[in-house]
Amino acid sequence: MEQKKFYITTPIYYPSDKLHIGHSYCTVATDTMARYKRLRGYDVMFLTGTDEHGQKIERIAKGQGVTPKAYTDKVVEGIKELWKTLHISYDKFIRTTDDYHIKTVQYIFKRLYDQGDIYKSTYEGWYCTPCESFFTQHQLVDGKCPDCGREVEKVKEESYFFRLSKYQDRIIKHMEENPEFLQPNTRQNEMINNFLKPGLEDLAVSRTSFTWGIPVEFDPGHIVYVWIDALSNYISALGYGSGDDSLFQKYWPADVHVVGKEIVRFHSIIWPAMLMALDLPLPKQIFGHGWLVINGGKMSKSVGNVVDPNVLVEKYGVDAIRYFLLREIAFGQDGNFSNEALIQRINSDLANDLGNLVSRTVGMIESYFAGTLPEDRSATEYDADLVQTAKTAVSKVEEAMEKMMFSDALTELWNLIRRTNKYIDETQPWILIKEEQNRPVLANALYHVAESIRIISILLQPFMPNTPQLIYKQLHIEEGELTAWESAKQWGKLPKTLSVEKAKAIFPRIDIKKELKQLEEAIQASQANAIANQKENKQEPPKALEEITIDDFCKVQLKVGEVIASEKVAKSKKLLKNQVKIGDEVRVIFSGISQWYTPEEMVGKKVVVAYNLKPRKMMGEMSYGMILAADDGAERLSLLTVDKGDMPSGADIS
RNA sequence: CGCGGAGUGGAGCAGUCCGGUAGCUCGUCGGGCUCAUAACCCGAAGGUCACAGGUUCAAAUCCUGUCUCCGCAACCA
Repeated sequence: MEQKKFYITTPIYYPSDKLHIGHSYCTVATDTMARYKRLRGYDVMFLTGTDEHGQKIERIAKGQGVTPKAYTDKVVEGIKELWKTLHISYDKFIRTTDDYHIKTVQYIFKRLYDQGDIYKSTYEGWYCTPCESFFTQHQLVDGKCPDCGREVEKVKEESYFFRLSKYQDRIIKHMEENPEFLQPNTRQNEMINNFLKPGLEDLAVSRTSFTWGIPVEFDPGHIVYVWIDALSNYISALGYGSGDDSLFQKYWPADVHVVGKEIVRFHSIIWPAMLMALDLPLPKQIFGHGWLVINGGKMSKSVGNVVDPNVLVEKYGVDAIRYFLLREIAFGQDGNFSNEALIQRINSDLANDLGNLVSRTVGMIESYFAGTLPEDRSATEYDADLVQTAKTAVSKVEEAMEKMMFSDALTELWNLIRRTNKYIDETQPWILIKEEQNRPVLANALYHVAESIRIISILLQPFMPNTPQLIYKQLHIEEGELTAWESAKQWGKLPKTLSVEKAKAIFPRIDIKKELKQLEEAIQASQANAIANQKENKQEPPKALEEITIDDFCKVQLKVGEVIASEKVAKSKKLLKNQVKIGDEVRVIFSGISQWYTPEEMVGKKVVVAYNLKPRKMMGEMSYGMILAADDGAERLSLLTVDKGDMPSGADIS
């Protein structure tokens, strides 16, 4: 019989920066699933990689004075290093700059064009010459530039379009008929209500505004835009459209694309439409996982709360980090990441429950039987329950893994660990050792514990790449028959005269207070480092350093204004709508400061206003001018006011 | 009325699709044990399941409405 195959992928990551713990989370989960399937006897193809084209990369590289390829080469090196650190067992790493990928993308593009699914048209829009910006019809305000309110000019940009709209109904039908297709289920409702039901528009799939990308073969001015370039990696990696597509024949369709919830839309709508157009089967499942949030907020570079996985791995080891990510957070939902929770988990689950179990067991076999169990046995009344719990645990873990519910799988596994600890207390080996005639009972009890630990280790294998081996070594288990997944279902595989050898603690307990402090410092150092690097790398045009003359400065007309009324703008997190009296005039000025100032506080304040600033539309209304404030970048903001409060509003500032 | 998610003992979550007197981990308190990484085992306290209506013999779970928080979008000159 042919071996069952399993094709699983991560997204291809955009190497505009170092990857953070969120990317690691996604990849670790995918890796765990891949390892699990391999253990279950599947022929697994596990794909990951990088999406390297586009304007952003082009710009960053330019800023650093290197070619885009040279830039991504360097970042990719770091990513591969990180995957190595996390023991990611990918079978293939695809880069969208790889030759074969480029050829496949060009092939797909040409084919879709030839069959009429891609057509050349114009991207109609509106251009505001002074602002140098494009706008869609939708963005215009009263038919005028949303930025400056001036007349806009209709322009046409040539672009290739994919007939996405054609596939809309088929996609809805597919989702409705295959509830497993998009997981978790709430995502499906979101997609159907938000995008599919309102109707899809054809998708612009080429650009002429940048050059770092895959050229459209038959029209060199055009670059294939991200959709086709990135999404097709899942089949180009298998040789689709190349001379040798044997891997494609073997593994496609994918069993699951693991993706973050922010890209579910592309994977559940655009990608299926592309595949339909190519007349290929759809992936069996898209799984949209949640995000790691930090103190309730999204992890983001600008807030500076990005967690570097390297720091954590260095401190606690890969297995602990992998365990934490998969245990703490229900896959598919958002979950909190905090140092405290991490250390908590390590101490209670890994050190206390698991590590200590191994340690006490091996310790007892060593001191009671000089490291080797004798043959004579005598059962206890507690045996049956332990054996039963172990059996149940295996099937419960399997059940959870099939649904990619990693957290549930680990919970089941830890039930067995706790049950085993309890078994030790029930049988009380330290009492048994006191009477010579109890030796067969004692040997039986310790054997049961050891056998349970063997099963636990097997079940741990998908999650932890190192720990099972450390345990096998202490129990003198050779990897092979005794460590095969199926053998976890058979009680009593360990040799009767088991011998052991104590080693150092597999998960040392952590002093939580001391550690939190150190960790805080380490992470801050790493973030500071990252920010410093970013700054170095940026080398933006020296805008701030450019000298201006007094004449330039005088172009800005600053005046004192008194806030006479202020209110929050509904639906906006940041905006306050202020009525500002400037001399005899009262102006409406919006200001993005509601996180720092309440409307009540604002009233009566004498603020500094940029008076002759071009009026601008904000949240549907015009704002005439700007209130000046000092801003440290993220944390704090302070309005500029006049030192002597009795300065009249309308006073000039120079 | 832009879209979506969430509100369950001190903390973090499960349970909600397929109604049937609320479950897990951590923490707290009490006890046991001493082989072990101040660990392990047992027990207890603690929840009107955001709020208000409705359906039902019965609602955390279904329906309607309200409030709060988060994300997307928008926006922050």
